[in-house]
This record gives sequence, structure tokens and C-alpha cells, in this order.
Amino acid sequence: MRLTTKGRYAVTAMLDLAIHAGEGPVSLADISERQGISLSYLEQLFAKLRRNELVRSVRGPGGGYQLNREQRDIDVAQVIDAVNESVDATGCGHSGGCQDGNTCLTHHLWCDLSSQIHDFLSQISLADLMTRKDVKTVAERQDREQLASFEDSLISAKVTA
Amino acid sequence: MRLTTKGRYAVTAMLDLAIHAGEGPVSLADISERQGISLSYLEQLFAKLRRNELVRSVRGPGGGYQLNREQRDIDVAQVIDAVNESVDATGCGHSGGCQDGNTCLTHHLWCDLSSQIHDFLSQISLADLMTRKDVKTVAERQDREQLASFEDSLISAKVTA
DNA sequence: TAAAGCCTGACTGAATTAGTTGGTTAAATA
DNA sequence: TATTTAACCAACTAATTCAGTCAGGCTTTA
Repeated sequence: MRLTTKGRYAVTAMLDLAIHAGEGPVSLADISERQGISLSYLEQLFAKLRRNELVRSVRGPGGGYQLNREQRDIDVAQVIDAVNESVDATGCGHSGGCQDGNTCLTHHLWCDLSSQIHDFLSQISLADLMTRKDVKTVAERQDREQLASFEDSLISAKVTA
Repeated sequence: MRLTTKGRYAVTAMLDLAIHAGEGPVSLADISERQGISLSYLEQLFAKLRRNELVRSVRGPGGGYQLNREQRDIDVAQVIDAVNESVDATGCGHSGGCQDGNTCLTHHLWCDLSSQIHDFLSQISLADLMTRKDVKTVAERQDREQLASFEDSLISAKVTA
């Protein structure tokens, strides 16, 4: 099982996309600012998300990314799979060749755990996450912060002008 | 959440210990041979397991390790915690300071997942694992292999003598 | 007293993460 | 049409972790 910031970043970014879906394509620069993830790292993640057809892109000014399906048809497991290539606790890729060709003593335990985790994450869609109170609260805070820093940049632009 | 060969090795070794509990202390050399884990790596893992009071050691010739509790009182989560220091999917250690001091958008999701995994693993004891058919099958194979390689070494000792 | 075991710490190669740098291409707008 | 915006792409890198080795201890008991 591989669950690092990589997968967390991907899910966070996808949720940000879902939250701001009503405002047209969302640029990676916006996501970067709101979620505190480096722009170029986001580019790498979205390349994979796009190859897995979870998002579609709109190029040029005013462009950005959009979800490629309904929010309830994208679950967390799909997003993590897309960037991690595999969500697997076995280490032998379920093949059973963990101990020079044979299955190791605990092979089946890790198989069970893998499917447990996968089941859990695949039952949670972006739509589900959006309805959560804690998600709403954090999203509102992030929007406020982004607006504030935008206004700041307007002021400093005026000062330097 | 951190689940790598490290935790898997630890659980495998503990299960080996449980299986061969009837034969007195089990040496790391035996575990190393049966489970295909390097001896010095096992030493590192068992140092942590001992500090966490999951095993006790018997020194001197014929010595080795033994479980420090009943098999049903040692669960998989305890073993993984002992060698990994933490089994946590959040990345902020449940503190909520994931996004420069504030909680990130998906913080609670990872909290939920962490406890899901922990619950699953803490409900499986070494005693539970021992009753599994797949575990028994693999254990028998490993014992046969070890015996075979021991007999081989006897023969080659005779030849060189 | 020596063999067999444990303990410690320092070190290493490989892989992965989390980026950075420096471009290019496509589309909208001025 | 030139410029700007933002996606796209590829190579590189610093830091970390994993998995394991190595060297040299120290303890216990046959």
C-alpha cells in the first residue's frame, strides 16, 4: 500500500476542482494557491489524471481543468490509483511470488487489507466529500484567503504604479 | 499510512515465532532462513519489537526469541506500529496542521481512513492468523524446505570431511 | 573459554518524493 | 497579428526512506 502526499495532493486537487466547478475551467495556478501545492508538481499529477480520463483540459487564456465525469462517478480510489499506479499492500502485486517464487506467510493478509482499503476509498465519491461539513468550512476559508491575497496584490500593484 | 516490506517483514517474523513457539526459543537465523529476510535486518526489527514488549529474548547457545504475550493478545496493528513508529494516513499526525497551520481540505478523510485501517488490523491476532488454511500450507512448505537444506548441508559437510 | 546468541551504530545503493528549471504549443484577446 | 495565458513536456535534483550490509561490540551458557 502506498499512500503518501502524492495521493493526498491528487484527491485534494480533484476536490478543489469539484468545489469550483461552477466557475468554468479551473487553472492549476488557482489550485496551487488555494491548496498550497507547487504548480509544477500539480502539472505532473494532472498529466496522469488526464491520461486516466478523470479530468479534461481547456488550453489558452481562461483555460484550466474540468472534471471529465459527474462528481458522484469519481471516487477517491480512482484518483489515488491514477497517480500512484497501484494501491496494493502486498508488495508482490497480488502475484504471490513474495518469497522467491512462492507466496510468503502473510500474503493473504495483505491481499485482504488491500481490498479492505480499496473498498473503503471506492465508496467515497467527490460528491460525497462535497456534502461534508468540514470540507465546506475549509473550502470557505480557502476562498476567503485567496480573495484577500488577490486584493493585497491589487493594492501593491497600485503602489508600485 | 506507511505500509512497506518493513511492517510486512515484522508481521511475518512474528507469525513465524508463533508457529514455532512449541520448540523453545526461536533464533533469528532460523527465521531468516525460513522467511528469506536478512539476519541483520531482522535484528533491527526485533530490537524494536522487544522495546515494545511484544517479544522477549533468551541469550546464549540455544537461545532466541519468544512471544511475550498470548498469541491472541498480539494483533497485527501492534506489530506494525512497533516497527513503523506510526500507522497514520494523514501526514500531519492527526494534528490538522496540514496546510501551513490549518487543516487541509481532505484532512478528515485521511483521519477516517487511518482508523479504518487500524481497526481492521487490530482485529486480527496472531492466533487468528495461525488458524488460516493458507498460513498452515505455507508454514508446512517452509519447514520442509528448511529441513531439506539442513540435510544438504550435512551431506556437503561429510563430503568435505 | 569459546561458541552462539544478541546489541549497536555507521554506512550504502536503490528507489521514491516533491519538487525545480526551462522550455513548447494552443487558444483567446487586444 | 502580437501578446498573453495557461496547458503540456522533459530533464534534472535534493532530500528522504527503505532494505540491507558491515564491523565490532557485549552476554550467556555448554
